[in-house]
Amino acid sequence: MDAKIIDVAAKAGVSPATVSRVLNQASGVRAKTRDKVMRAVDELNYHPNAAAKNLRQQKTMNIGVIAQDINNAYFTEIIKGIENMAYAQKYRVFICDAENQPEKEREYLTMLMDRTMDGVIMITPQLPDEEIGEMADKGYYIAVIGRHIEHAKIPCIYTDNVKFSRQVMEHLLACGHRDIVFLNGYPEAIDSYERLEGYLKALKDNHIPFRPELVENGNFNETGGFDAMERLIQKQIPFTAVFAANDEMALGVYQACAKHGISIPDQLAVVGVDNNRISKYITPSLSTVNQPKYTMGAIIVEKFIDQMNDNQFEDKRVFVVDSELLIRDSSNYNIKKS
Amino acid sequence: MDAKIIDVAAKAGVSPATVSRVLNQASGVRAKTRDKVMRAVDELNYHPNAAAKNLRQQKTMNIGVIAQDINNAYFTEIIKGIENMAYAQKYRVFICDAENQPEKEREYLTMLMDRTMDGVIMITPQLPDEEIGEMADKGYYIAVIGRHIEHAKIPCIYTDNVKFSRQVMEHLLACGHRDIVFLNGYPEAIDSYERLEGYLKALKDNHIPFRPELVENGNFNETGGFDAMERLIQKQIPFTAVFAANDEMALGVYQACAKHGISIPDQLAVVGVDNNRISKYITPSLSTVNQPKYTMGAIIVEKFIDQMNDNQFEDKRVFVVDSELLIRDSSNYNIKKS
DNA sequence: TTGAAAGCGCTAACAC
DNA sequence: GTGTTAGCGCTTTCAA
Repeated sequence: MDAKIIDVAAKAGVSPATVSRVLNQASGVRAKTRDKVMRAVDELNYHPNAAAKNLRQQKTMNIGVIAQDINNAYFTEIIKGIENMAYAQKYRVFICDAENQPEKEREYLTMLMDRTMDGVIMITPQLPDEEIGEMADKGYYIAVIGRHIEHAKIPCIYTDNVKFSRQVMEHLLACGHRDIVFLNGYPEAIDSYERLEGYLKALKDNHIPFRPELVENGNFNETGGFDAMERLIQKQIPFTAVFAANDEMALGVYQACAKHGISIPDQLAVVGVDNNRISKYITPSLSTVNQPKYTMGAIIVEKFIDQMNDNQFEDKRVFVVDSELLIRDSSNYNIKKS
Repeated sequence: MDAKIIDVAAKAGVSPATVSRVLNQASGVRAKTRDKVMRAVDELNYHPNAAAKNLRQQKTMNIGVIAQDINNAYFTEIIKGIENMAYAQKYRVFICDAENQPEKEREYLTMLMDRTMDGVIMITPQLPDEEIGEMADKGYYIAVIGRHIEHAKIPCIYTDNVKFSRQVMEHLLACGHRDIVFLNGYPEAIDSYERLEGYLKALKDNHIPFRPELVENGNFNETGGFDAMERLIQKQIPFTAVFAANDEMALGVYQACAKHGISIPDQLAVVGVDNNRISKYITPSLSTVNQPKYTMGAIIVEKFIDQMNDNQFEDKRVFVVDSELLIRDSSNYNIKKS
């Protein structure tokens, strides 16, 4: 149905090899020949068959991005950074939505085994380090965003969870809070672990005893945050602030507060993480931690493409970027010390 | 590096053809042979090379989705419907972000010409009907969501823009509004055109003269909505309600109102379209039109896959689904009639 | 039920 | 500067 290279060659009166040269290298061909070929290409509306090309060259110029959940703007913002940088380097980016399911991540990773993609960037905190490391051991190109993996072949970019977690805590402590809840994501996620670590360190630094009953899991989504908040209220332990490991869960906290008539920020301070778009619009506006998402995507894909080709920057594998605490209305309130 | 079919064949003591049979048809092979082959496949961790397979079979089992902007949950919600339905039918879905740029849509459409994808679903209102129709004429599989194209080969699913637009207007009129602004998207988009049509028809039905100065373009995004609202305020024409062609622009209206001290809904009623997640959380909550996004994605991909295979449902090409007006705080207020 | 072999459309090594 | 040709890894006739 479609024109093939041999048709173009016939029409231009040259060999297939010459057509290929014109289309790919552009050098080593006489200008006149080039023109003939290009004219034939246009007339036949020729597009090289990707499968044949990929098979022959053993590469695809495709990069896959496996995102934990494309409904969450945290991921889509990063993806835009990836997409634009990759595009400039002639790579195509294909986005895959894992919908929070590790099995789907694994399913999409088969794109590497069957060579549909030259490499895959994972923005997902669920699959264990070892599993990803094994893939890299087998020679597949993998990069990760938002986590750190100890493996010489895996580029990583992330913000220092422990660091910003402590910042959040210092802010809440400065407002006079002492009974601070930590609302965790699902415990398997590295983000959860590290943010909890920051929470604990901040308590320790300030000589405040850790009380395990102030920590709840909320699975990184809104209903999880709501349910966790309900459980906390049930427990009847007093607390004056909630540090949620992401904004989604903080939204759940807002819902629970609305239900129980708890007023934010004067009865309860709330801080989230991610700077979701909603966090700015909701009332009261939600204090949160902002990460340079677009930039993170752009940096890692640049490194990744380099690795898949010249590998000039072999020595630079791990990128830590700064985040920023945005203090908004949900926590901007000094309580009286007890 | 990776094992190929010939390696598996050698290890199992059979021919490549037999390995292929086992992996693909599963019938016409003796159980014992099957087992031998499967064992070899596992031991070698064999994954068929997609490029070779695609080249030979002249198909990829890949479906591309070109979304106008993946930062907008309207699109990602639809995509989830597509993804899950396609996955159940052994198709892989790859998402492409056009970032509101028609050139990018065209760029991604080359996935069809080079046979990277068996078909492409477009969720984008920008590219003209004719352009998409021409592709279909050439034999490429294309489906569209959120618009209607008069072409026998292009499956469409959409909600009736004119209809819900009139509903919105009837609601505003019932609240006593007479000077109602219509905030349009970019004029090229079909959605813009049809929603405007609904606005006009509602005016006519109610014998209210159309005043062109009450219509502004906002390009479907927040800043566009903000700027349009600024222009309207500059004009010093009185109006008591804004019907924005989507929620993003309505958010821009909120920003402009905040800046100018205009209170919603008592000084100005606002209604959007899309039921963006933010619309529920913002204060006052935004009245809007909800579409069954997930279902729309699922329905169209099911039809699309059928079309690419048996084409059993050839006669059923156009799907119109119902939308729902959600009246929330931003417009739930009766003004005194003047 | 299984194997041999052609060929999908392209690129790259080699020859001229 | 250009042409010839082998071969990328797979599936699918056709023959046995």
